Amino acid sequence: MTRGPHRSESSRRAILESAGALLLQHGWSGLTVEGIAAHAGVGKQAIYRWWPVKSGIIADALAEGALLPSLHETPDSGDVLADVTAWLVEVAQLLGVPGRSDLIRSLLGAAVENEQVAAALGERLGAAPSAVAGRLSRAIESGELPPDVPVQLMTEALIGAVLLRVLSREPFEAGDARDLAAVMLGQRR
Amino acid sequence: MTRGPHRSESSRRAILESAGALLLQHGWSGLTVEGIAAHAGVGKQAIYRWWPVKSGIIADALAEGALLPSLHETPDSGDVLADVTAWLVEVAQLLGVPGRSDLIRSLLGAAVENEQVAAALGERLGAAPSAVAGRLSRAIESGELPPDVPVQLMTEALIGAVLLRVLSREPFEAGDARDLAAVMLGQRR
DNA sequence: TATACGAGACGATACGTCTCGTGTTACCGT
DNA sequence: ACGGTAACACGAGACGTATCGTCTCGTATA
Repeated sequence: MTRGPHRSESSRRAILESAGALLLQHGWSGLTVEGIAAHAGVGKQAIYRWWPVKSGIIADALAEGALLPSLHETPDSGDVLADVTAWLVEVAQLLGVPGRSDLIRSLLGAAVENEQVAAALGERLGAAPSAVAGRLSRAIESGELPPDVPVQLMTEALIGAVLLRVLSREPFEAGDARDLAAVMLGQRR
Repeated sequence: MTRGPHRSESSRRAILESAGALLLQHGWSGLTVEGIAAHAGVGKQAIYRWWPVKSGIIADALAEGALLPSLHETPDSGDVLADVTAWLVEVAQLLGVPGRSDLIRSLLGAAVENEQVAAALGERLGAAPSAVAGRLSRAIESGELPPDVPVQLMTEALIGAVLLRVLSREPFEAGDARDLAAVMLGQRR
């Protein structure tokens, strides 16, 4: 162990939370290190010491759940179509909250610059084993889906469709969720 | 018409082309108005006069085809699966060119800030009537696909899957193209 | 004569590095 | 066991650089 004081946990949390709040307020292009430092009551060096790249702050905040609420576990009722539909409807509700769409768009901006943000965002939106990706894998194991269904591509298509809506500033509603699930899985039961 | 000189077409083109070259070189976050002006041999005011927002330059460059080559018209062989597969394979080849992936990622960064960039990007990648979206519509008209297939969502899922790969810095190969087309249309003929 | 042009000066803002003085904490000698 | 001390993170902010967006020139063109 090295001598001297160690990383301050309270500063770390204040930085992550301030970054989240300011990202929501000003968007990715309006997010400044000086702004985060001031809002968190922290010296700039305390940020640059631990995050050489600004987008790394967002990656950490995202990974710790300080930006987006967790989706529920994707249910496993034995009916993939119903389960994926339920999951997509929950995503649609998530996007229905005012400002959420803008936040996710800002996260996309950060993801463009930082691969880890992209990974954390994908994880949180559906690539996690507890989300769609996992549900689809289980459907193959149980024989509900044929084994040659490319789970990763299917997951990417689902999340990608949603993100494209976010990017184009059009709503993604519950009806879209049902249509999308049906078109991806409907003929396959 | 007002008196005096009018907008210089040569400056306009030099600005759009410089913006494209510098976007490719330095990415969206590294693109500066001063850099564009210097590269184009143009005063800054000539840029700010016509593009109050930087991302607007990218939107125009994209719409004029100065950034991405046009895809071929999606063929209409009477076999939707084959045609969509061919189109996706061409997209995969487009992404195979070195630096193309980075360019598209930069465009995504601009799209986050500017709705018109998002629209132009979607248009150029598949939402145009001459691309997949159009081919799917025609498949419904000809009875090749049932009329309740949501063309827009399907197009978004296809493009979205590709863009998610770009975002996560993973390759999108011809094999993925075939799998994706099959999973979206395979059981539906 | 009205207006766009290239050039660049200007103050403002954010960058990333650095240097303070202060406080905290593991280690080491007694 | 315990106190000293050396190493290091902390908040604050000064610093030079880069880019922003506005503005003001003098020139050129319709």
